[in-house]
Amino acid sequence: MEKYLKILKKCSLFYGISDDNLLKMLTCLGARIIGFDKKYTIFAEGNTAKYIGIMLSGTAHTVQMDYFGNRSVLSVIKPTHIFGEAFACAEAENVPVSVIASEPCEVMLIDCGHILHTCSNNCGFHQQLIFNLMKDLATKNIMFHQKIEITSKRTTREKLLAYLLFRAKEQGADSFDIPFDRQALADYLEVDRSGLSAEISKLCREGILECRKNHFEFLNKPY
Amino acid sequence: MEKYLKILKKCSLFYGISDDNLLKMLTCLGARIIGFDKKYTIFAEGNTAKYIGIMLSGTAHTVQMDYFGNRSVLSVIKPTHIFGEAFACAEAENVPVSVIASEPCEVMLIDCGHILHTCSNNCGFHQQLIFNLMKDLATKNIMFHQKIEITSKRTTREKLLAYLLFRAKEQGADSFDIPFDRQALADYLEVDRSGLSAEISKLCREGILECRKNHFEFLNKPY
DNA sequence: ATAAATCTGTTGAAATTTCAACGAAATGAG
DNA sequence: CTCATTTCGTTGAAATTTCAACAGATTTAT
Repeated sequence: MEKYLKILKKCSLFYGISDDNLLKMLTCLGARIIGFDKKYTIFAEGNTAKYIGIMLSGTAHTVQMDYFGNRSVLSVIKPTHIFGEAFACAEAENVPVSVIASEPCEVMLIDCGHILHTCSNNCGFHQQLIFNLMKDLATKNIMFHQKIEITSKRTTREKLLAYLLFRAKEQGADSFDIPFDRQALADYLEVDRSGLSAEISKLCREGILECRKNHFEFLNKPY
Repeated sequence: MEKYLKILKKCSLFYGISDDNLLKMLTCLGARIIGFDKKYTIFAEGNTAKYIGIMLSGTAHTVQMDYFGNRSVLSVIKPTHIFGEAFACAEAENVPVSVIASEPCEVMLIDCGHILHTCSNNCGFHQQLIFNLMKDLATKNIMFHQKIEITSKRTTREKLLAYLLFRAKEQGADSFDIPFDRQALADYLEVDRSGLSAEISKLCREGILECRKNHFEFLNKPY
């Protein structure tokens, strides 16, 4: 566990908790660590929500599939991020999304029941954990507002620009990377991949953007 | 305040709190009640998040506007519902949405700081309130998943059917009402209003649906 | 290093959405 | 009750997206 202390300390779930208390608490919470290869399913749609995941290394995506196999990407999960907490906290019967490793991952799993309900040792940090969970859920809520702001645009071009402008702002630079390949970006923006590729080329030809794989640069920011 | 006790007791924020404690707590939290006429703005986009709202009577919509005035409806707020809590809990500087009364409303406002930080009277219910807020935020998160599941469909017809099927399931009947007029439904589904009207007519002609204003009935459920 | 598999950009045709405009119906105000 | 306003359904044309197919590039596995 010590190996991951640095990552765990940055995890919002453990805000306000000292190092040695953190380690004790992890034992008390029955935390486990599991590794996943690329493309493996970390949480599967349809299961009961029980565990909160903490990403220790690697990246994963939250995805939703409909009847016809259309894929929608909801969010990106990077080291220090929590996932599955909304379903676990709401004690949902049926999780409507899957979490899929987009690179090899190491994940810490914690049974959410141990966080929400007092543990036998009464280790006294539940209140802080619950407060931290509340903050995290509020932040996730705002993230969804952002995603909806992006995908509510009506054209591929507008969605793409809205997305890229958010990422540029987030990274504080006109030159930045995105955590998606083309298909995943299309699934996040909820548009057709080939149409998305065409739009990227067009923006490059117009001198607004420069793009090499997952790296983008604004030459002329619109708006 | 007593007048609203019946509604407040059903509000998830006050779960697990007895009637007389509830009334005392409202005083301690500095709760205020304000009325709004139809179309009035309850919370305005761009302001700092400070208050949690509780709807006491009437209905409101959460809406987002982009540069060009395109409107997107995020959610419906009915009596007993909480709103604004995500921004207040995350202590957001700039709320990206407005809350607009879609009928005359009465709203209770509570300064969120009084919930998150211990009050001078130390009235001892903060832990319960924070737990309740966490549950509420987890539920809202799931609501957004649902909205995204609906709006990620690529055609007006699929979005409309997905939405109506959710509402039918929610109300446990093939005959049900929706809380939107045509324009608001279009803004929720993120489609063109006239195209939506056309699609509704088509579904009716095909014998799948029956519709009178905001009332819908499935005659033949697809899928 | 080589072969296989995956990812990406292009294309053109078909399907769908958006947009603007209009009249009819419903609602609200005085 | 009447007039003004808003909502709603319809239309046709223009713009955009989706779909399918393909070849070149890149990545992965052996």
